[in-house]
Amino acid sequence: MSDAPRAVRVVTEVAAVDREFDYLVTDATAGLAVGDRVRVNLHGRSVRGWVVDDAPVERELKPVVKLLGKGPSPAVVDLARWAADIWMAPLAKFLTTATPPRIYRSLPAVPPRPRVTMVAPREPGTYPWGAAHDPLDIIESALMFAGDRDGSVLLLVPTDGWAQRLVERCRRRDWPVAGPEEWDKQRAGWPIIVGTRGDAFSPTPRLAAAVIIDADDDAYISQSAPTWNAISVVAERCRRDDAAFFLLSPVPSPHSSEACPPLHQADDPSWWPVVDIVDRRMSDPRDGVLSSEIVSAAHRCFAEGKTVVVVSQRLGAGRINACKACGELATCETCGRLEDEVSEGLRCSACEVTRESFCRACGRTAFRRVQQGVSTLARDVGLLLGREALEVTAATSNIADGTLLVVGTEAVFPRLRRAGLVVMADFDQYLLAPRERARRDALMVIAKAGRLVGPRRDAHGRVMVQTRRNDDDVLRALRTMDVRDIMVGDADIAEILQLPPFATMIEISGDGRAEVADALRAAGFSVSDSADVSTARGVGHELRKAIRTLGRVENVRLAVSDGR
DNA sequence: CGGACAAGCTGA
DNA sequence: CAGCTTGTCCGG
Repeated sequence: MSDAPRAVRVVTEVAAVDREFDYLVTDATAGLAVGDRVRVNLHGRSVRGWVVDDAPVERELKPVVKLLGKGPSPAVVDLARWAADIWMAPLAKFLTTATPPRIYRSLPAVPPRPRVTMVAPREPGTYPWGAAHDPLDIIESALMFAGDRDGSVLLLVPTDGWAQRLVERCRRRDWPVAGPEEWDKQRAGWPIIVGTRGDAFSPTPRLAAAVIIDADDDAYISQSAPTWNAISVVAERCRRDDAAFFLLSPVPSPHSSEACPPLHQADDPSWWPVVDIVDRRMSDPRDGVLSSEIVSAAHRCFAEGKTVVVVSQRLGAGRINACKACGELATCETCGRLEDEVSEGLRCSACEVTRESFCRACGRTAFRRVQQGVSTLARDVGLLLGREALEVTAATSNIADGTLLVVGTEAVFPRLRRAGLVVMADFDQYLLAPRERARRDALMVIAKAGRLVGPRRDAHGRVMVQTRRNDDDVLRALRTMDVRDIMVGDADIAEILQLPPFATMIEISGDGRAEVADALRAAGFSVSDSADVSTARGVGHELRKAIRTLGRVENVRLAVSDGR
C-alpha cells in the first residue's frame, strides 16, 4: 500500500451541478482510473459519477465511497469534454451518453482484426452512395485502410434493426464484431464495432477507421438538447486518432462533405431505383387518391404477390390547396412555398402575407385540399384497391410477412425489406416544404424507397411519384439520376442564409433568454426572436465565447447546431 | 438537482 | 410555538 494520499476529480450524474469535485482514494478504491464509475457523497446525497482526472490533495476531502465499474476510456472522457464545450452542455450529459445502463467490471480479451485484400480499395472521403448499394464494399476498404494500425473500425447506421442485420452479415464472414449492446467488447477495443448514433461515443480507446452509412439521416442528430450530431463527433475522433473516415449519403449535405472531405463523384448512378413521375394536374378528377396508372401497377404487384407501399408525409389533416379547375397549387408569389387557406384568403406562413383566393394560372377562385393524413389515405387507398391496407406510423411495431398493401409515413422504410411498388402519394409536400433541407430530403426518401424496390440495374420493383409540379429541379434530378445540381444548390442556400456548416446557430430559450440575446446583439451578432426562442448566428467559437463571458445566467437553455 | 437551514405563516 | 411552507444557498 502506498503512503502518499491520492485524490481524483469526479463529475457526478447531477448534470445541473456542472462542476468537478475532488475525492480521496482509499484502500478500498485503490485501483481507480480515469473513466471509472464511482459512488460519492455530494452535499448529503449519495450520487454516481465518473473519475475524469487525478487531483492534488490540498485539503480535507471526502472519500470515494465505492468503485462501481468500468466507464468510458480516457480518450472518450476527453471527447466528451470536447462535445460539452462544442454543444455548451454539462459534461455529465455526454458521459451519460457514453456509459452503458449496466455495470461492467471486467473486459474480454481482444481478437485480431481480419485481413482483407482488395484490388481497388476506395479512398477515405464522402461518397454519394445509394440506398441500394451494398456498404460492405466501403467497409472492406475501411478495414484495408486500417491495415496494421491500432484501433477499432467503427460502423454507424441510422437504425437498430439495420445495425443488427449488419452485425449478422459481419459474423457470417467470421469478422470479430461488437454490436451496439456489447459495450464491454467495445471498451476493450474490438476490431469492428457496429452501432447507431449513440455509438459515436463508443468506448473503444482508439479508432483506426470509421464508416457512417446514410450520414444525412435525421437519426444521427439528437433531437433534444444537447443537439449533438454523430457526424461531427466521429469526424473529431478521426481527426484525433488520425483514422480513415468514410461517409456515405445518397445526397451528401454541405455538413457531411465538410466533415469528411474529399467529396467523391458518384461513379455509377444506377443504384437509383426506377422512378415514374406521375403528373396529377391532368388526372381524371374521378380518380381518387392514386392515379389510374398507379392503380393498375398496384394490381399487377398483387397478382405477382409483391407488396405495395403508399407513403405520405403527414399524420394529420393535409393543407395543400389545388385549383378545382386547373389543378395548379396555391403558392406564394414571393418565396414559392405552399399557402394555407384561411378565412381571409390564401396565406404564406413564411412571408406572413395573405392574399385573395384566386388561382395564379387560370384565375378561378375555388380550391380544394388535395393532401391528407395517413389514416384517411389508408382508408381511401384500401377502397380504391379493393383490399385492406395496413396503416403504419412511427408507433407501429412491425409488419407481418406477406402483407401486400401498406400505407404509412416514412416510418414504413425501416420496417420493410422489399416491395414491388412504392408510391409517394404527395411528393409535393417535399418539393414545396418551407425548409431549406426539403429538396435533399425529397431525394433521400426516394433513395430509401429504392432500398425496397432495388437499384435500376437489378430492379424487382419501381417507385411512382405523384406530383402537381412540372418544372422542378428535384424532378429533373430524378429523371437524369444526377443529384449534383441539388447538392450545389443546397450549399449555395446554406451559404447565403448563413446556415450550418457556414455558420453556427444557437437557440436560446428559457426565462433568461432576453439577457443572453441582448448581450449577443450588443456584441454584434445577428439575433432573431420568435415566440419563445431567440436564434443567434455566427462563428461558433465566437458565439460560445460571447455567451461564456456572461457567466452564469439563470434558467437559460441553449441548443447549438453546427450540423444541419 | 436536492438537502440543509432559516425565515415566514398559520391556527389553537 | 409546533408544524408546515417557501426561499436561498451551495456542494470537494
